[in-house]
Amino acid sequence: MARSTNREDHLKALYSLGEERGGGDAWVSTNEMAVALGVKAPSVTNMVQVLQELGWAEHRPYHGARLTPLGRELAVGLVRKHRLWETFLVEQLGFGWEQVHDIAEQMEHIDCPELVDRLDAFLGRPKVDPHGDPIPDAAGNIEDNRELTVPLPEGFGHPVVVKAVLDDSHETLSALDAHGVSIGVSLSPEALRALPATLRDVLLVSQNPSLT
Amino acid sequence: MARSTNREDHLKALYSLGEERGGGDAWVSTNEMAVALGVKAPSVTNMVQVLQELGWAEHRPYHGARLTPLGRELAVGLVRKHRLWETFLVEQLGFGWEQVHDIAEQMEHIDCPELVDRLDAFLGRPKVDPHGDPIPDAAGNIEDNRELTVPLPEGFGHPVVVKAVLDDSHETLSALDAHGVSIGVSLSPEALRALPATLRDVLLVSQNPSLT
DNA sequence: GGCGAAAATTAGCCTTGACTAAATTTGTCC
DNA sequence: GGACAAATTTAGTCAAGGCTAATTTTCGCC
Repeated sequence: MARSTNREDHLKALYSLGEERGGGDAWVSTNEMAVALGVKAPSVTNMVQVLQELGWAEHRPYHGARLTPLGRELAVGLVRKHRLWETFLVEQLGFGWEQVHDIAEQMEHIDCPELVDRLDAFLGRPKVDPHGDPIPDAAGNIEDNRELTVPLPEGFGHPVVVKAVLDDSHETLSALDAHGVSIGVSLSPEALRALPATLRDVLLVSQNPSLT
Repeated sequence: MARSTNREDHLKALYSLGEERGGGDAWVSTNEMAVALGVKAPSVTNMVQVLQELGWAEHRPYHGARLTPLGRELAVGLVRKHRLWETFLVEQLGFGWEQVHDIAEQMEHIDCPELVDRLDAFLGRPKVDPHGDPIPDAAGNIEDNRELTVPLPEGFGHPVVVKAVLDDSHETLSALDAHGVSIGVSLSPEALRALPATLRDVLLVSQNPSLT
């Protein structure tokens, strides 16, 4: 039994990739998971079978895996912990938003439900993490207010407000930082044109600066 | 390599038991470590040999193990992390002092030197943890102000101030709590006599209430 | 100084989770 | 509809770390 860190990592990868594909009950290939986790495909096949025995996932050989309701619930709990710790690291300890993903990756495996509740309360029950991603509440509900869209390639006609960043890698976030981009910042059409397309593509923005 | 959690646990057990025995360069038996860690003796022998290969400890077969200077440095770093997290959990999140040991046991393995520095600063560079144990500074120095003594069995002649508790187990701390004992509390001779001897024995107190 | 008990180590085995190499299945293209 | 490429799983290994059983060392006692 020991450290369930590995199982949790696979569970989270399955969840994340599933969300990228339409969310609901999308099938995710073991190969994709292997790439995401930095391991080889056979290792994932093994682990997916373990997840199936735990009742966390369903494995259809040669087709992929998908979460069970229980698995989804556990995965959302991990996402909640991850994003709460990221918020703590940035807001309380003063880390840069590009530094916290890897640290939170370690902290999310700490097992103590009361700790999560207290941390949530301590932070004032935040709705989004430092990258603009929604933080699930204790019941697992995710209030995703990002019905905002990526700016249309040609539509740089008026300013937009940055609401979220889809890629939390150190690299991307540092680059955005260098361009003065962070959550809540308003970007003019000129500023948008000055951004490399690869950076523009990870932004979710609000078209109307009036609605914060 | 993977999780070094195991190696770190053995390192810390070796350190703690060594401190109990005269500190400096005391030899600790593998059996003692096994009991402290909740594993069997042969497992400890294996791990101690690994620690030796890492340059963290010295193993003299059939006699025991002791830390190298490097091993001591790393162990003190773990103690520092453990006590800082305990302080955070009690002072910032409002946990009871009897709850935090097990959680900190998990948190101390998070690997990020900058996190430790920032946490220390965030907490105001505390000198002692919620149990009154000294928190090593970033350089590994331990300022132990507990030159205070356990009250002499017959000497309940005047009030004392509780400075530290030597046993951080949930059980002992809950019991002390039930008697209204916590760090900084002043205990009258009558209160001392009302305490079960087993609880009295884990207290370190200051004889002179005037020096806080 | 030797004997026996206690302690520690060695030997051999198990589980977890990763890997490579070798099958197997899927799905596409003609 | 068959063949082939790509994706996936199966088979067989390996390292980490734990355990039990058996062996070896130490040490106190006569």
